[in-house]
Order: sequence, then C-alpha cells, then structure tokens
Amino acid sequence: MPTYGQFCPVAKTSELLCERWMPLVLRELMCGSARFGEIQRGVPLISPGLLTKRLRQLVLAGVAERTANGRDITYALTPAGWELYPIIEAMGVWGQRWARSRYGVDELDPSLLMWDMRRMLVPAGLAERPTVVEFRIRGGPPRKTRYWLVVEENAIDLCLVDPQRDVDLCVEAELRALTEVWMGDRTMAEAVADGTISLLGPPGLASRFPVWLGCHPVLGGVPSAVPT
Amino acid sequence: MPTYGQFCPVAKTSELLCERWMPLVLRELMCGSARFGEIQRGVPLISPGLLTKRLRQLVLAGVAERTANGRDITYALTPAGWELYPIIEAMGVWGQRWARSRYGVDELDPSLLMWDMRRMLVPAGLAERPTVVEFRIRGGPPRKTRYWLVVEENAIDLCLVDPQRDVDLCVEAELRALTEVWMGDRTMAEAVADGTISLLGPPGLASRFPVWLGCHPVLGGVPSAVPT
DNA sequence: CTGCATCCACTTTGATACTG
DNA sequence: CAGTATCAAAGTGGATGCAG
Repeated sequence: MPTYGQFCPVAKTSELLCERWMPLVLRELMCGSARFGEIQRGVPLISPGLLTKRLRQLVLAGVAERTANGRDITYALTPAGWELYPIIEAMGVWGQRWARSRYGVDELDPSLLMWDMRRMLVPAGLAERPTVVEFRIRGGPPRKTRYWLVVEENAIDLCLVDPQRDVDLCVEAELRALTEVWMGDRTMAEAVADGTISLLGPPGLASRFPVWLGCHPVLGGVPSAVPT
Repeated sequence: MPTYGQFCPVAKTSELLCERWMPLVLRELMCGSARFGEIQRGVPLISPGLLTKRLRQLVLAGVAERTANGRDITYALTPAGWELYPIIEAMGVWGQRWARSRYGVDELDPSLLMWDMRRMLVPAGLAERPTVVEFRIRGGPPRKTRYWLVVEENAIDLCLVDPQRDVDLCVEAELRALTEVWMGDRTMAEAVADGTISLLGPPGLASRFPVWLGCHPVLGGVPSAVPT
C-alpha cells in the first residue's frame, strides 16, 4: 500500500480511503452487508482478489473486524469504521448534486438496482403478511428483465427466477425510470404519470409501494445542483 | 481515468476524488494555493506530470478553473469544487481522530510544516508592523534547520536563507514537538514547559505567538480518539 | 524559474480460472 | 461460499527535456 509521506490527517485518511473500490466496499458495509458475497453483489465489478485485499486492509487499519464462526465468515465495522460514515455520506451528497448528469447506459444495471432496493426494504419493515412483488424491466439487458422480491415477516429475498408464488404487485418499469426514481431524481408519481413505470395490483398495495421503496440510503433526498 | 460503472453517487464521487493525490491537491486549493508551484509545495512528493494530470482532471470535472493571464496561470475552485470541502474536512477529522498514532520519521518534514504554517498566518493577519520570526528546528534533516517568516503588512514570506533582518522572535523547537503542536496533538504551553520548544524574544511577542500560529486549517481542534 | 510533455521501470488492477 | 492463483493491461513514479 502506497503512502503519501505527509503528517497531514487528510493524507492519512486518503491512504486508507482513496484506493480503488474502497469507498464502495465501505458503503456496502455501512448499508448492512456483512458477508464477502453480499459485498460483492453490491460492488459486482470488483475482482474477488481485490476485494479480499481491501477487506484485509480495512481490518488492518482497525476499521473493520473479521469474525469466523466455523465456515461462516462475516465482516463488521468497528467504531473507527462507523466514523467514516460522514465521509461516505458527504461523497454521496456531492455525487447526487454534481455528478448525476445522465447515467450512462453501461451504468444502468438492473441487478445492482434490485439488490440496492432489496437492501433498503429490510429496514423499512415492509409487510405484515408475505408479499410478492414482481418486477418487469424494459430497456435493459435481455437477460435481466424479471425479478421477484419475496417479502416475509423476517426475511426478504430477491429472486432471479420465478418463485412460483402468487404475485401481489407487478411493477413494469423502464430501467432508466426506475433507476431515476430510486436515486431521487424523479418521483414515482411522475414516472407513473408518463407511463415509464406502471404499478399493477390492488390500489392499496400500489399506493404504498413508493413508500416502501423509499430511496437510496445515503441520500436523504438531496437535490441536484445541475439543471436536468 | 477508470470508472466504477455504477450509478451510485458515491461511485461517481469516488471516480474523481479517490485517485492518488487528489484529496491533497484539493486540500491545497481549499487552503488558498492557486499556482502550480504553490500546490506542489504543499504536496511535494507528487511528480509534476501527475500534478498536471490531476489539475486537468479537476478542470474537466468542473471542479476547478484554470485562468491564464499572460504567463500567469492560476487555478481556483468552482462552486462544485467548494462543495467538496465537507468531504475533505471529514477526512481531516477522521485522520486526526484515528490515524495520528505517531507520525513516522519520514513524514516529519520541516519544509512542509513551515509552508503549512505560513499559509495559516495569512488569514490570521499577524502584525501591524514588520516582524521577523526565526525558526531553528532540531531533530530533522540537517539541511532543513533554519527558516524565517517575514511578516509585513500585506505579505508574508517564508525564507530558506537568512533575510539579513533583525529577528524579533526566535522559535527553537524539536521538529516532532512543533509538528504535534501544529497538528493540535499538544499545546504550545506543554511543549514550552518540557523544553522541546523555546520562544526567545520579547514576552509580549512570545505570548502572542501561539495565537498567531493557530493550528491546522481543516482541523478545528479535533480531539484524538486513540490514547496517546 | 514555472508549467508542462515524454519516456521507461515499476506497481496495481482486471479478468478468469481454480480450490477447500 | 470465500476466497487463491495467474497473467495481461493499465496506472504511477521519477527522470529528463523544453519553451516562455
């Protein structure tokens, strides 16, 4: 690991934080991922070897802890790690205000989006009774058009294949529109109004859906500073 | 420049901010450096070519502006650039709390320290009449033992050679002690008490000196979280 | 001296395949 | 699932050169 050779605390923090992928790995840990595979799902383009290395660096820096229960290995932030939250949050805010000028086509990824949304639904405590929400996504890769969120009392699952259960609500959406709603760039109502998203199901469920969905965890509805 | 291929704003900000040296270049711009050479003095280990590249990236990202008046080229942050301040500040705070466990010998650099302090004295509006403060630094590299701050009404100069003027105050200090006081790890009074720093000059001037000196700009006296 | 551009050795990263 | 191994590609550091 390279250093900056300066006593400045900004340099010290940079040595840890400003290596490639590091903020995204931390974002995953802060958003509740604990396992290697969970982190990898949130940062799909990182190579396994590099993720291993980054996690080791975090442990070495006293920012994360690795716990092995048999073959069940989990990672968790230490207090020092949680104090990095303001930095990651500030990075999210800045990106939201200044860098969201049209997501490139390559960056619109249905799997990542669904995994992101699944994560947010957990704290939201979605349903009293089991609920199945189907997503049909247009305008994305042909292999990634259908997802199911199966919400039960204590668990929530993202399925990539039909779980063969009754669907309570079906969300038909353009990938771009769903991403923009998730990122807080547009409201669900706008997207429904112009037809880029449709909510098919009982009116009660459909109207509560946007509330469930919430939006991206580290962004508290941060407004954009650039005209859209 | 590599990207992360994610629509997450944290990823977007990382693409800009989490390249090597970038936070330090931004720190320099935020602390008032405007010229290539000034930035380089604050980040002495970056190579000129890489600094050029980083500055171009900042301009391209709309975070800095390059202004050429004849051969006088200056850089300044745009509004988008200034909004990165909370991130850099939070990085400084975290480093101050968690990463200052003993500066390595290699990181104690008298020139960098003096350049840092000179920068801080400008906003402090040091003196009514011209004042010369001499620094004699022990425990550092043999070539970097003497510095002079020449403070005049509108200008403040850091001299590496004797300016041949009457010295109003002489600061004799261990490099480590002066660095620690500057970083807010210790108070000047403590260092004076244990003899690692001596202030030689008229009592009035000597007593006002710690106030002039202030401490590191992005650190508002942030306390350490690790026992020293 | 400032503000770069270029070249080359070295390190880090990416992509893929493989293991307990 | 949680990594390890491998090798090509890309990024970085450092020296040098050069024009104004």
